[in-house]
Amino acid sequence: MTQSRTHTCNDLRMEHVGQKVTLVGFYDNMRKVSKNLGFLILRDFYGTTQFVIETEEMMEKLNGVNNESTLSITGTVRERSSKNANLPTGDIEVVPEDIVVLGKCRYNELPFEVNRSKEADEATRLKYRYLDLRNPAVKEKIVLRSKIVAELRAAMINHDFLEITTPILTCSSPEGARDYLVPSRNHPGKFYALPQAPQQFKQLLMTSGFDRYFQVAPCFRDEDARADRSPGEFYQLDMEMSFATQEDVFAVIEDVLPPIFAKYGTYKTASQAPFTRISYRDAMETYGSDKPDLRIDLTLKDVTTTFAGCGFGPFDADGASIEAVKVTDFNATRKVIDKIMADVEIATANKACWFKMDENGELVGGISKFLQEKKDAVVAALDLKPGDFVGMAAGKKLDALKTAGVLRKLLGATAEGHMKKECYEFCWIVDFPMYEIGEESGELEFCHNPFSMPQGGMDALKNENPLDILAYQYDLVVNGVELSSGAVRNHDPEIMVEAFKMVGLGEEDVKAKFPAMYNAFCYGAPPHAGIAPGVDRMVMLIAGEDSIREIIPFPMNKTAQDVMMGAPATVDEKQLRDVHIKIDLPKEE
RNA sequence: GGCCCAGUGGCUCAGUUGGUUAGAGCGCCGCCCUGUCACGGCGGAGGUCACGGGUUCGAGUCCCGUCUGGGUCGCCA
Repeated sequence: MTQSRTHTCNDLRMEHVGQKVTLVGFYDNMRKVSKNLGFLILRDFYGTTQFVIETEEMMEKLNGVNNESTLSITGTVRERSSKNANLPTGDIEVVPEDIVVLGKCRYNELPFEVNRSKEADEATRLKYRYLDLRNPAVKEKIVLRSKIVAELRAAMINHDFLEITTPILTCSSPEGARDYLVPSRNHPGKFYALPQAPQQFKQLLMTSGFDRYFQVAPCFRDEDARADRSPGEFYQLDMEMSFATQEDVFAVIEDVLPPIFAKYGTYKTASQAPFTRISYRDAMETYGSDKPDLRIDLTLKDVTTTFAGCGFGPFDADGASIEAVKVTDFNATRKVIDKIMADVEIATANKACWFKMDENGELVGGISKFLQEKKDAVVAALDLKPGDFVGMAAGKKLDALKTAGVLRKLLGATAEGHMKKECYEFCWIVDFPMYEIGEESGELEFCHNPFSMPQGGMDALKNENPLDILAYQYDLVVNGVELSSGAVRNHDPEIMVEAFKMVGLGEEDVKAKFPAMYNAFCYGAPPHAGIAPGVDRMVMLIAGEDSIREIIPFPMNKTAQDVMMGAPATVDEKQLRDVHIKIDLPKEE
């Protein structure tokens, strides 16, 4: 570079008029008005600045220079004769005296137009992510992510949490996802695993006496992607507190998250402390979901006793529960209603149905013909008024609840006036069951994390029906999205062994699965609790993006490939020998 | 692994009931244009209609299969 820059492309204003400046950046665009008049736009990280090319000599220097090349331009700042009020630098322009090409863009045709890259095919964007990121609208989200992470760090440190890094090469942790494995060179046949979460390490830190730990922790899970779930790797704001209760954890999160959501979010308001607390059971009964969207004011009602025996097949099935969602003043067209019912069926593999009360007080539409005989009971049970719409689902209790839960969300999003917009509604789902009957095994299994402390401790484990035992296990939910699970951990080896006995495992299993943690707890562990909100999810919600890839600097595609770098890739034979690996693939036909 | 959607110049898309030479906008190239800012005007280049098979006189269009990408269920405690 002949001359280092004196200003960025977002710096120059009227006060700089007359100054000689040097700017560097990317050749964004040139509007060429004649042989010796053109307006060149230079773009850097900070903004854009217009240069006016008004001599053939300067025009000559740009001959054959493609867009997106990097340039250094020295010239004099001048007031524009026609200003652009939409641009921060729109009052001025720079008259160049020298133009130096710093990095030539060899292609005059790019895989996509940088300033419109968001419209391009996603595979292409990912392959040329470095070009995609030149687009200010794309880059912006990465900048936002950085700011959010910085604020999260600052807030945690402000709450006396210490950021401590934990190993990336470790053992498989006992979460349920598939591990990424790393073969060991020094220990033939053995493998490291990348951590699914720093779960055990943070609990060991508590046992080591660190009072409050946090980390913006990379987590690795070999599971399939979703629009809101990155495959392979993601980040959590992982935290743990010693001598802490569930409420202590809640207090920290309620203090740390809402201001950041409100400050940077597309919505400018967020729940204040304390967040609504809803038991798992109530959440299912009331909202048909363990991650209810509280922006929607609709609730479920069990109307089994009223509607059973009305002659509508699904309602009369043996052991069927019937759930209803009433929507007041709902006047969607038949087409919209049908679409909602179809969407519910796609999402839940269970049919939903409906009826409404017309302005004359008659039950009409959908399944109304089955209800005429019971009309009075139906109207009373749901307190129906003219204009009310009722969406319904039936089936086994849990199926009916889940189906009605999806119905609730869709109706809330469609109906006028039943969903608060422009806000982040947080809530805690608490009192998850400790155990459940596994769907496949038919046996008692841990419902969530085996490390969670059962409510009532040893006494509950010994004396209560296992299915009635609740855990100090909680989820953080915002706008219907699960941000995190957390728990008060089971720090007592005796209670831990007892908890495992319930699912047919013994002390030896506990020792075998979590040797370090079990042993550590035997030396006197502090009660501790924690949580780990997903950073990517939070940034996505705050940024208002529907795809998690928009807020990850270098995302992988759906099948966990980095199409830019070409990962995963084959490696040299020698590398394989070093780590004692033989490839054994099925022969291709 | 199941299901759904998509694949047509560099990018975004249109393409009728199966019918002549596959179109448009943006981008690119050339010429013109002295105040543009999504500059404008004129002209031009650029296509294995994802791939393979089938039906048909004739397939971008219909059928079957494959591949690729996305969404979703499973999975992710």
